[in-house]
Amino acid sequence: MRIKDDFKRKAIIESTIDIVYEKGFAGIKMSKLAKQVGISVSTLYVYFKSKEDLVLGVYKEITSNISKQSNSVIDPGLSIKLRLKSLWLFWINYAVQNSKEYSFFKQLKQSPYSYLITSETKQVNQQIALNLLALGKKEGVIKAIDSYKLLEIMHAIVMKVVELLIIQKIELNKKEMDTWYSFFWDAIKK
Amino acid sequence: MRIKDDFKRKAIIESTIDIVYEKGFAGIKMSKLAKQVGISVSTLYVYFKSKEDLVLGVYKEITSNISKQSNSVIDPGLSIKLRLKSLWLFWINYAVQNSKEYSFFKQLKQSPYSYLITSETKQVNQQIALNLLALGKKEGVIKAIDSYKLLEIMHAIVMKVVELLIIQKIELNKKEMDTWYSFFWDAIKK
Amino acid sequence: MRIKDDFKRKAIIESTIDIVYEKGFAGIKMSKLAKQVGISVSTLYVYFKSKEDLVLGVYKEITSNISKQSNSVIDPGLSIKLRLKSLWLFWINYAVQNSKEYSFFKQLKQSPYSYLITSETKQVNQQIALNLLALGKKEGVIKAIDSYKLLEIMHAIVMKVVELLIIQKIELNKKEMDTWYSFFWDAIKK
Amino acid sequence: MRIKDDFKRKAIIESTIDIVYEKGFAGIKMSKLAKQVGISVSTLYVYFKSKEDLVLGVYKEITSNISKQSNSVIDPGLSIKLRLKSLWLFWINYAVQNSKEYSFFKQLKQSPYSYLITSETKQVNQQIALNLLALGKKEGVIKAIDSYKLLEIMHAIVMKVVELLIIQKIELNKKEMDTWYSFFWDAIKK
DNA sequence: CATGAATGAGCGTTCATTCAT
DNA sequence: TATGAATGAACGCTCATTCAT
Repeated sequence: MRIKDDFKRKAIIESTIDIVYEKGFAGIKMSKLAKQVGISVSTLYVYFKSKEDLVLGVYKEITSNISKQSNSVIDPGLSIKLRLKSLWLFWINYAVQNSKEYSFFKQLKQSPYSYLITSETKQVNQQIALNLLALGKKEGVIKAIDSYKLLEIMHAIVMKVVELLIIQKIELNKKEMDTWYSFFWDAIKK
Repeated sequence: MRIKDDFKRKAIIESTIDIVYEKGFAGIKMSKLAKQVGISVSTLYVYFKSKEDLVLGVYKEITSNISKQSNSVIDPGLSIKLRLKSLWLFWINYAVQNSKEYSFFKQLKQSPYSYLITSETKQVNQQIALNLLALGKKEGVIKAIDSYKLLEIMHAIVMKVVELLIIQKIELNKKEMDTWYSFFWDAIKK
Repeated sequence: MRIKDDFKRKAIIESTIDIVYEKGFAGIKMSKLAKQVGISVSTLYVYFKSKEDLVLGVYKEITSNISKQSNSVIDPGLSIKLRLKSLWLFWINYAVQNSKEYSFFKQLKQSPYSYLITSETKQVNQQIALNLLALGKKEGVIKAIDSYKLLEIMHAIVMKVVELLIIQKIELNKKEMDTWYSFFWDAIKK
Repeated sequence: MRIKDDFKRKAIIESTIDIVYEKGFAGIKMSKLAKQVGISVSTLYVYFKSKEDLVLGVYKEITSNISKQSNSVIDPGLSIKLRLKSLWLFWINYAVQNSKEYSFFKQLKQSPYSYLITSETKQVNQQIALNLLALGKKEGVIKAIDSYKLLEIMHAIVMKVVELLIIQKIELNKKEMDTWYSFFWDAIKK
């Protein structure tokens, strides 16, 4: 038998991300996608059993990649504030370096497929942040507010910074970046 | 005849905004829209010659409404910083009061119709802000940066505040609102 | 506006019946059907909003035709036995004269669309028989068994006779027909 | 090897019959069937070179089983009428005992695969009946009508009795069974 | 012999838009 | 102007069958 090509799966995901970047979620057409990847539609359905499954697959692929990388950037010797800053900078950096994946993420949230983002998949991806926030609350340096709310604020401001950097191509020097972070930190610190 | 016509046109626009608010841009179906308005599909095409034309029409309607209202809120006696803040607050207030129109706007940007937002239509809508920014630059209180760039920053931060208010339902007191504004002002002031 | 052509609707129904007669229910393909009728697929969907709706529509058309005709064949002056026989003969006659419609009916019952035959639609079609059976039970000439069960036996034997007549092309003389009927009557009479 | 092979073949046939019983002919999906049997699709194609071949195989399997069993139930000492009745009762009994196989048979006749039932395969299955009928004609107790026609009548009435027994769950006592048989016998006897 | 990957051909359905009155 | 009918061009998805190992 032929061996299922993981390369092919990757190529499908890649193409999907490209399409979303260029034409948005409404631009994902199974037949076009297949053609772009160089396979038949039916083969596409061998790898993803529906369009929904495809979108979910891409989403999971991206999140798992982020998780893998972000695990290693936090130095446990630092204070909560600085560890959170490391994660913050990692996220911004990731988004800038992987702007297409970031675009996919952002658009997914407002697409008809947003319901695919279950709290379950979220949790896996954001466990590191949640852990840090929980620790901060325990240590008494962070407000005793629901961690998910804190996380959303973090996300919101990160996304804004990223938007300034990517879309508006505004360059931020270290001091300005620090200002944005302190703005977030001041919002959540006790 | 005129009155009846304009009434129908308004009804179509209204319904379109409702649909986008409830089901997103992908939810705009010409036949469903016609049914909702209580006219036939063909009549819909009398008022808007295509779906694209409809979306553009709704967009222009909303922007013209904003312009009309925002003209009257600025007290010319104030400083540039405070006049800009009036506009800033007006925008935030408008978005919160007209969350459906705001939703239409936001979703349009990520829809396949985003290309309809030309710099031309933008200009009309944002003339007041541009005038204020130009004046500020002339008076030497605002950085000598391309006004459109300054405007985008203003927009970006306004939208973030609105998101916090509407979507995340975070309440902001006067001091917090001031902080957000000063954050913007500090970014553009000389 | 163009006037919706009832002739077209009839043509669709006709073609559907033909297809089922020649290829069975699995042979109904919306695109083939449209081509056969000489309309586009989308026009087909103007008349029937789904394949299921089409099948149901054909079913109702046939039953309503039968009902219309069968109403007038029963002479109220006759005994229950003979009135039932009139209906019996009418059914057999109808099936032989309209063998394609009969085929549709028969195949529908064993197709994946059999669930469309609700007791509601049944009732309308078979009211005359049910009335006669009820009357017979009241008069004490028919067994006090659930009318639907009696009806099913009637149907079953009618269908068998029809099968002999149509499919196996066996000719039955009056005496043989009488024998079949008496077989049924003996089964249900008190 | 042989044993294993035949076991698999039987399992495929078994599953096919089950599927048809539960979901009808349209429910036969090669991939689902393979999964149900616990083999791969390609292996399924090793045993049956096409779907058509599969259906034919199942059909032949069932008919050969009937033939094998029915050979032994006829006591040659009896009259033609009673020998035919033995066969008649055997068929009814077989259908009731093997309702899934009976269901397969019945549905095959109305499926797009009905053309597979050639007079050749029929003949094998019905040789015993044909022999009895031929003998009856020779002895002058049965009408000199084409044996196949006689056989079809026999089948038709058997199936109707079976339908009453299985589908409508009507219980028939010995006397009623005898009536049905005599009905058939009277139809063909000289 | 056994397998999972790959595919072409097709199906039911939708929808923006045009036609004819 | 107003309308409902009509349609072409897709789209998501399925499935029997073949390929390559």
